[in-house]
Amino acid sequence: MVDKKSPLPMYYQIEEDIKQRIEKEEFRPSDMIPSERELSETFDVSRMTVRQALNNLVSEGILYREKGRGTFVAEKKIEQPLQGMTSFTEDMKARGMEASSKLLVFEKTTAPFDISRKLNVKEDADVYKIQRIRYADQKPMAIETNYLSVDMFPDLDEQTVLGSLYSYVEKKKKQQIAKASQMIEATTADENQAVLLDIPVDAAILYIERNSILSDGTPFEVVKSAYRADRYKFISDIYRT
Amino acid sequence: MVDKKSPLPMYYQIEEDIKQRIEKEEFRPSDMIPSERELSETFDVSRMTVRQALNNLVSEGILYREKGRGTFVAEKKIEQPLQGMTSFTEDMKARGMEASSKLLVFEKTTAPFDISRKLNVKEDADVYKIQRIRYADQKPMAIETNYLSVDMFPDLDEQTVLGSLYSYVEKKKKQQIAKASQMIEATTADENQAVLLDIPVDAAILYIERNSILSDGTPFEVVKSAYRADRYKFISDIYRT
DNA sequence: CAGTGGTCTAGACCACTAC
DNA sequence: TAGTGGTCTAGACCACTGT
Repeated sequence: MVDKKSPLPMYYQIEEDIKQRIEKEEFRPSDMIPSERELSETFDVSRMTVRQALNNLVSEGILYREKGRGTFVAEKKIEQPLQGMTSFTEDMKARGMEASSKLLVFEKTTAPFDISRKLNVKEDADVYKIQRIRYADQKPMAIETNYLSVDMFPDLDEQTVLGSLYSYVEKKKKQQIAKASQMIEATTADENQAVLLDIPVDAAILYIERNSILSDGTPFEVVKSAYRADRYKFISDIYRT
Repeated sequence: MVDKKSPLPMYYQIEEDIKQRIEKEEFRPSDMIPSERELSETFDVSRMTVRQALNNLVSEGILYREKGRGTFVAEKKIEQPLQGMTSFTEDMKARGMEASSKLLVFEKTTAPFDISRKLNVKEDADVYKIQRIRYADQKPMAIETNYLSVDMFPDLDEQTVLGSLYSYVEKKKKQQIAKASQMIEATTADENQAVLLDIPVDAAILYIERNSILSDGTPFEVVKSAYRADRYKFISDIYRT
């Protein structure tokens, strides 16, 4: 049941309970789960608390509601895509590979026009330019170039870049990283990319440009990545409105 | 203020009111908006109703909360990406281009293995295979191949395909289309694709495979699209958990 | 008709932040 | 300490679905 003295909120405990019952196949896909009033009695909580739990599960795509009918268990996800925004290291780990990298460039430089616009800084402002080769299982996977505002992170150094850049950012700005806007395109390798990625000139490249944003809406980073198309596919979920 | 007799829910009216006040710059980015208790007084509704409105705006990325401090206006989005899952026609319209298409193939056939798995049907089940060239402003943009289960849509015909496939699906299954799992890769054009898309052999192609899913979690469609990389970039937002 | 989810109220106590 | 958002209660009325 639920523990009213637990530090965990009751709606969270109810979420976990229902998820487990789906896992154990006590509730199966397209089954109706007990009504909100019934759940509020069995858990001995108010109906609003049950609704908060169910709303979260609906937004996770685990349940769905039908007006006047009930709340139902959604079909199992056939292939679990990489959910959410991840670092290269997390991404490779989820794909069962080991990530490593080699730093090519770490410098302060004047922001190129497109970068200054996307970082929301002045046109001649200084930015860090960080370029790395990213390896998966010791083989080249991508060339990644990051740009961050010097103004926003005055004390950023090479040591920090070798660790987790994202946890540094979240600690520094005392804010969560909320989301990123992405642009994905296909290109072919130029000579420089071909050498660095160990592929033929004109081989297919998956090119991703990402603009990362804090929870207050401030952009803090632009990342340009050129992935070997033979080794990397981008997987995501998109939602209809 | 809010109209208590309106058929629109009060939380929705409050959402719209706050969005307008941000639009009019009455509330500016990083401003604290009035507290929940204050808003509940001025709108003359309960605090829970205000919270429902604010929660929706937070999940849209328009506001953000800080525990013990208040609720704040997020920075303006610099570039508005195409939000959510769209049809080719909607996508082109948002990019300021006119969509058209030519039907190449409409047939019933036995499902290829990968398709049957993704549509969650038996291995030898019948599926529709629909292949079209998609044009933007009269120039070839993509080759799109759709697969749908014959069992799920027994009466699908060429006429329906020429209209809006998604509204047909939503009407037929009495359910909303909820989301899609996507895989994006880069390839180079083979001879057939080069001819159909009017590009050189080995030119870059952005290849997107999409598995579309109803709100009860049932997959109903697999789409494979080969886009001309010189004309098409894929834009999206991703969220950190 | 009885049952369901959708909306809403008028309170309450808590943990956290800032002064 | 005063104010904030986070959680929770015990009710209520509504529109909608299925029988």
